[in-house]
Amino acid sequence: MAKGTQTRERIMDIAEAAILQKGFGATSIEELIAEAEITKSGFFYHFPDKTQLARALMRRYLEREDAVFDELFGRAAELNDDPLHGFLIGLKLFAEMMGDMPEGNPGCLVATYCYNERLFDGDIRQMTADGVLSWRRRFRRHLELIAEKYPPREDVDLDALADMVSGVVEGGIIMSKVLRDPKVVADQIIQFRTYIKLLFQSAR
Amino acid sequence: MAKGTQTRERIMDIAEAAILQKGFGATSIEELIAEAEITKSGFFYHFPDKTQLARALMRRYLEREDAVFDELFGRAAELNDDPLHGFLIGLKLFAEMMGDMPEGNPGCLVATYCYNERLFDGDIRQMTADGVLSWRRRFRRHLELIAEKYPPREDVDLDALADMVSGVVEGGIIMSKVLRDPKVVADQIIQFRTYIKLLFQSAR
DNA sequence: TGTACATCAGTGAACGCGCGTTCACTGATGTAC
DNA sequence: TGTACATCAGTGAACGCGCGTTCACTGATGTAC
Repeated sequence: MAKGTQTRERIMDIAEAAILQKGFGATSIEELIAEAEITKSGFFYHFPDKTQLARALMRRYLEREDAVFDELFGRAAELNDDPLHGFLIGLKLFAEMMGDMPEGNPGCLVATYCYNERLFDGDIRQMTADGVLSWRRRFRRHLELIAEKYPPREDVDLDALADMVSGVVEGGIIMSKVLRDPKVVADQIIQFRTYIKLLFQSAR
Repeated sequence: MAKGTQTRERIMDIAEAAILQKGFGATSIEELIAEAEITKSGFFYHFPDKTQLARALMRRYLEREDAVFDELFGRAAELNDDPLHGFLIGLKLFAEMMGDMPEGNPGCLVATYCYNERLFDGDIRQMTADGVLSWRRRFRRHLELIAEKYPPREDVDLDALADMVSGVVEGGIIMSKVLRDPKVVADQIIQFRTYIKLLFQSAR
């Protein structure tokens, strides 16, 4: 990795952690460069202004999340190619991953940006919304395959059900952070998993 | 209401709305007094410093939430005194309330504070955690009554299930705000309601 | 009822610090011929 | 291989503005006697 790219990534790592703990507006360039050990002009060499940092962070975050989901549910599908059971395994792996963070989950950038909306232009807000919609499409695809094979036991809106994956995680992260207990978010995913089981599994 | 109290409440209303849109650190006293049409010293007459404003806001927010839940689930219990059906009605009323905000839900103060944690002292963080725990206890009481009468069809952790009410709402609000669609949070509550139905209703 | 004093709900001016941004510059590395 | 130039990855100093906080003050209302 080129030297410049390395510094840029380091700035972004520090910025992401800080923003998740204090919000975008309260995170100053000054503190970032102090931790990154560069000068302020060094920062402005990498980012034309603070907004561009926000943009770059969200872009990177969404790409990484996509990669994580691909990996997780890809691995699950390999373990069991039935759509329902593969999905249930994926959720279990996901819950394990979220519960296994010793420092607790650092938080979701989408959530902070949403509670900082007035600080951003339409561009960043659109990028964030597109990210959430891509999650909806991703999980809806899974759910459609499941519903085809296992008719749901209650009438259910598949978009809302797909959103519930992201929603339960966003909500769980907040509860986990507030209660300082990484287990909470994992438990929430497990609850959602039980819901999926009950919804699609035929009566015993 | 005394004149002072009135001004104080106005400052708090303006501050709460601003904080939910930009975070605590990015909300300046300057902008609050501009909108409230008082001087900066007027602000400091009501709040010794900015942290005290944060504290007062969270206290008021938690009290109001409690009142809303009391009212909502109290009304639901009057409509049907079976624990399960009363709870299901309460969730429906809750979903309707959340979906009926034409401007969209302004957000939850607990969520912003959680994503601003580094800005607050242990006192405020404790107050927030206590709030979330009181929600857990509140919904757990409902769920225990339900589980006594209707044995759950899957093994389930009642604390996690109780947390899911708050979690689904926190997550739903984020999705609603990001997607600019008040319906999303209502749908999430309805999904949770379906989960409760499936979990406690005996097989047909 | 009048007077003295206290409290309430602010005002106005000043403070020093940190913030985001700009600009002219520099030393190290890479590329063309 | 040497030389000239370009690009990369920054530095250092300065800017003006807005921020949270303090302090001495004031006019209106309330209370005691």
